This record gives sequence, structure tokens and C-alpha cells, in this order.
Amino acid sequence: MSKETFFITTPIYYPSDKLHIGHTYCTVATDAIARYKRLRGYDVMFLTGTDEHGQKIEEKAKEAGVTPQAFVDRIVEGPGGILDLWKLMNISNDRFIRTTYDYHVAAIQRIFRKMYDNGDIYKGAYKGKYCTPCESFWTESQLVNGCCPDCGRPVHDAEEEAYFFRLSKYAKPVQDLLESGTFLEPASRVNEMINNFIKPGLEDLCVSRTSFTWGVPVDFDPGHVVYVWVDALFNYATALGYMNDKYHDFDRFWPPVNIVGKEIVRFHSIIWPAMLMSVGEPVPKKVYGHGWLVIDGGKMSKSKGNVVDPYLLAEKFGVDALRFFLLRTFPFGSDGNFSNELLISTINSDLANAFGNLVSRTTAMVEKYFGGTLPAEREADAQDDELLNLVKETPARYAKQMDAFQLHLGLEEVFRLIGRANKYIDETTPWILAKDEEKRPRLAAVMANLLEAIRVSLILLTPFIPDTCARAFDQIGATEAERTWESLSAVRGHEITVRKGETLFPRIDTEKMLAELEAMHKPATPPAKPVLPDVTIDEFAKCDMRVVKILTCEAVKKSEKLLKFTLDDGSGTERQILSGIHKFYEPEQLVGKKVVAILNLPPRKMMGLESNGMLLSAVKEDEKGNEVLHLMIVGDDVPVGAQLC
RNA sequence: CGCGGGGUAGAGCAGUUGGUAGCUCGUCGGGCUCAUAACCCGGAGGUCGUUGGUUCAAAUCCUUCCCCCGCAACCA
Repeated sequence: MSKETFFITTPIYYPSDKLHIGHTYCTVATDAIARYKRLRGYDVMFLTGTDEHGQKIEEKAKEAGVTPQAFVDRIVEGPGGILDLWKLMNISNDRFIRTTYDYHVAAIQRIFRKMYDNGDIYKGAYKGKYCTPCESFWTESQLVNGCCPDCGRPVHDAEEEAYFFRLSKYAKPVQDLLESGTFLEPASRVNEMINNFIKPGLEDLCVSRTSFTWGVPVDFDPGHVVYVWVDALFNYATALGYMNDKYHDFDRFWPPVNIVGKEIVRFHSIIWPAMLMSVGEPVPKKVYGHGWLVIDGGKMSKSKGNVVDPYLLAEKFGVDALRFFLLRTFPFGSDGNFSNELLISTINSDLANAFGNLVSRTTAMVEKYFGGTLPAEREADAQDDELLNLVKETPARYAKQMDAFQLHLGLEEVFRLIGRANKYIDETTPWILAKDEEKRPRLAAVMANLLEAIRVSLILLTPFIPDTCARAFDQIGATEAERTWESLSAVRGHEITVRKGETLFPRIDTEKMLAELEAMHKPATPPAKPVLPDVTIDEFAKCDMRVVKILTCEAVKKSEKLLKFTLDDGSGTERQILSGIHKFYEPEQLVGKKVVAILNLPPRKMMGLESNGMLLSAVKEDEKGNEVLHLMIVGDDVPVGAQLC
């Protein structure tokens, strides 16, 4: 009889940059689930990979002066790349897919054609706002003040030929799928998807582009490349051999459990099942949307400069400590607030004090009192019941949580047991038993119970911290057969030889470590911006900058940033200027102040209001990387209308 | 009124079929000495964001308002 199969995936990551701790979080979590399933005896297929096509990669490669393929090769396979990161983090994926692999590209072409042939993909016109200089389409909502978000110039209505997927056709079955059972978890996401996307009406989805070439070509219509949806989502299938001959595992493992970040829940819970329905394959068993790691309650981002580097943390704290921290601290379904303090505190209290120290003190006592080998003659006592019951009950409780992907709750069960074992030592006071030769069988029983609690804990911790568990199993003298799920209920009545080894998790000096991290994170002084290239005096003179007086100032409705100013520029007529500085100033502080403005900029509409010029400010990043802005307020003795030169 | 998530002890979080408010860390006091200055016990600390209401009883249900975060700016 063949084993039951289990197919689990991470998203395929976009290699436009180095991956950060968030990607690591997702992958480590999926790895722990995969390892848990293997422990339970499943035939597991664990897939991860990279989504390598698209305009962004094409542009980045161009900037770097290399081909797109060379660009992604370096980020994926190069030193310090994605494959290296997963190796470092001890990720046990069975397969790795890159969307640039030949077999995937060919399969995507076949899938695209299949959907075209069955009428779910049709040729239409993609309508949008087009920025001619940037050669880019934008949606209404992407526009900034009605202009191109990239260059700020005006856009115009335009359309281009494109292929569409009949997503609308699948609105009903997808809604039924979402509302039935546990296809999408956490359940809170279901309403979000239905209210936000399905109820307003699903529009057909544009699935090809002609604006860039770095992608899978539509083989029956040159000039078109397959857009991300079909190309990326179907990786989960092509990696098993769907529509290709590279692998032959599709029938065996399909359908998958897709672990995804909450920002792509929409694609995986609406578009993805719709496309599978179109090609007539079963939808995923489950799509699980995990939360994000946030910093100080805000999103981690390059622009904020608070991106956390997994390499650095793994090097400083060790891979297992980092893996453990990520999965122990944060509820898998919701956001978690990452901080170095929390990381250190978790390592110290759970791994060093509770777990590591339990192994340490237990093995030390067996060595000290029994010369390292525990005799088989043991005397039980009612005092042992509570601990032994917990040893017996914990695996089932742990399994219940793990089966629901509640990794942090699974770990909580293990640490309940570890905590109980530490308490048991105080209750049984082995150091007193050791003084009485007649109590040796009793002492042996106490030690055996402790070793058993540790052994069970180690089995349950294996999916999370595999390397450390292997070392600890050695220390408590567990045979290979005593490290399996099946051996959980076994009783080790035989002689046991332990060997107190190296400290599993050394305590971390919080102050010292924080100082070290701080030092590494902060470049001595933020590099000063280089002086811009020369301009001529004539060019400078073209800017008409004058002192103006603020007559009125009010916040623009519905805008976070904009303030509307009425100004006296000395000309006799009032001038209106809008400025995005509400974050730094309240209107009432500014009325009556004299500031500097450039007057001869072309008029521009913001939030429907016209702005004739720009107020000048001095801007600098503070030590945290936040931009701080100071309006150029001049002294009251400077006359209105005075020109800067 | 765009949609959604959240506001509970110093910090991070549990807790919604309504019934004495919990956990981890920190803090204070005690115990122990096998152990990685670790472990065990105990204490202090919260009018559960705000307003009004339903009820014998509300963190939990309804209502008002305030604040934070995310969704669009091609970062899990």
C-alpha cells in the first residue's frame, strides 16, 4: 500500500532583489509543515521557486546592463542568492521551479492555448491610461494626481490588443468554493474576498502584454507574452509535470496546499481556482494566507530602510534559533511585530533557559549520579503521574494544532511539557535522592521520566529545529528508532547512556547583542547626497523664486498630505499653491508667515485643485531614514515679492 | 460615509454561544542548588480606546465618536 501524499508549496518569489526576512518566514513555515507531514508518514512533495518574468525584471536587467536571464540567474543561483538562502535556512524542498525553465515555458504555452481553444481566453482590447514617454499603461487608481506615477506627466486614454481570461464566467463557482468549507484560511479572508472582489463583479482578466518581451511568448500570436497570472500560478502544476514531460508526478500529488502571503490571497483564492476550473483540474485543497512581519507596527520596506536581512540574523543567532523564533512567536494567520529585542528574549527564555537548560541539567545529573548510564531498575511513584500524563497527551494536542497549520500553538504544547519537566525536577529533588544509596531506583525513575519528556519534546520539535534536535537526541542516547512519531508512546525501560554535549543554545547577552546589531545596521553616517551636475547661471536665472506671504492655509479635503495656500506674491492678485506638507505643518501655524516659492512652474492640478507654483522646503533624512521637511520661512523684514537671485 | 484588520497590566499577545480578566517577557519578594546567574513558588500592576444602550450580569451584543495599520504607490 502506498503512502498518502501531501503536496505543499510556497509562493514563487520575484527575484528583482534579495529576499528578506518576510520571504524567509513564509518558507520556513512551509518547511516546518512539510517536515511535520513527513514525520507523520506522508509522502511529501514540497515545492518552492521563483517567478522570473515581467517588466520589472526586464528594466532592472537593463539598468544593470545584463540580459534578463543573466540578471535572474545571479539572484537565484549566484552567491548569496535565493538557493543559498534556502540552503542556509535548512529548507527541505523536494523541488525548485524557475519560470524560465524550458519545460515550464513550453507547458505554459500549451496551457494558454488550451484555455484559448476552450473559449476561456479571447482576444480583446486593453483599455487604460497610457503614458507615452514611459510606454506604460496605468489603471485609474494607480495614477498620482491624475498623472503618471513614474514620471508625473499627463496620461491619455489608449488601448492595445490583448488576450483576456473569462474570469467573470467563474464568479459563481468561485464564490461557492470560497463559501464552502475551508478552501481559504484564515476564514476572515473569505468575506474580504467576496465583499471586495466578487460582489462588485469580477471583470475578465487581461492575461497577455505587448508592452514588454521578457515573458512566455504566446506561440500563436507573436508580439504577445503571457502575463503573470497564467505564467506564475501554473508553476504549481508544471513543476509536477502538468503539460510537460520533465516530471510525472501530477496525478500522484495534485491538488496542492498553497501557502501564500496575505497580499496575494486574492490571486490564489479567485483567479487561481477559476483558471483550474477552466482547464478542468481540481482546485487546491487549501489556500492559507499567512500574515506579515511588521516593524514597529508598520510595513517593512526598502524605502523605510527597515528591511531585515535573514543572512545577518542567521549568522548572529544560528539558523535553528531564527527558524524557531519566527514560528514560535507569531500567530501564523496574522501579522507579527518583529524586533531584535523580541528575538533575543524568545531565544533566551524558550531555547536557552527552558529547553536547552532542561537537557543540560538532566544529562548532567545522569552523568553525575550514574556515571552516564541509567540502570534499568526503576521505582515509580504517584508523584510522576502528572508529568507522565502530559508526556502522553501532548503529541495529540500538538498534532491537532499542526494539522490546522497553527504552528505557534503546536509549539506552545511542546513548551507546556518542557515547563512541566523543569518543575518536576524541583518537585522530586534528585540531588536529595542522590544522597541516599537506597533511593537509587527512585532516582533512576526520575531521570528516566525526564529523558522521556525530553525525547518526546525533541520528536515534536524536529520540524522546527531539525539540526538541534539531532544533536540533542545524541545527547540523550536516543536510537534512530526512538526518534520517530511511532516511537512516541514507546517506553524506554532499558539502560540508557547519555552524553552531556555542547550547550544547545547559549544564552545571549541582550545589551551586547543589541549594540552589535545596531552597529552593523547603521552605516557610520548616512552618506551625504552628492552635489548635482553643474547648471549655468542662465539656467538658474530661469527659476523665478520670490518671497510670498501666506494669506490663508487650509487642509485639502480627503487628502492626507495636501495643504492649500492663498498667497500674496506682490503682484496684487492672489496666487493659489498646493503643497504636500500636512505631515509636517498644521495650517494655523503657517498663516501670516513669509516663505519662498517658485512661481513659474506650469500650473498643475492636484485633487482637482490648481496649483500655480511650489513652496520651497529643505528636506533631509533623519537617522531613522525618515524624510524631515522644513519650509523655507524667511524673516518678517524681507519684503513680499522680493526675488531670489 | 471605499473595503478590511486592530485598540485588553510597562512590552508583546490570548480571551466574543455574555457569568469572578488570562498568558509570555519585564518587575518585586521568597525557595532551591542538578543546570546555560539557569530552575521552582508567590506578589504588585488593567475602570478591557470613547459615548450611549440591551441585560440580573458586557472585554464579549447593539450604538456614537476617536486613534493605529493594511488594501492603490509593480517589497512574503
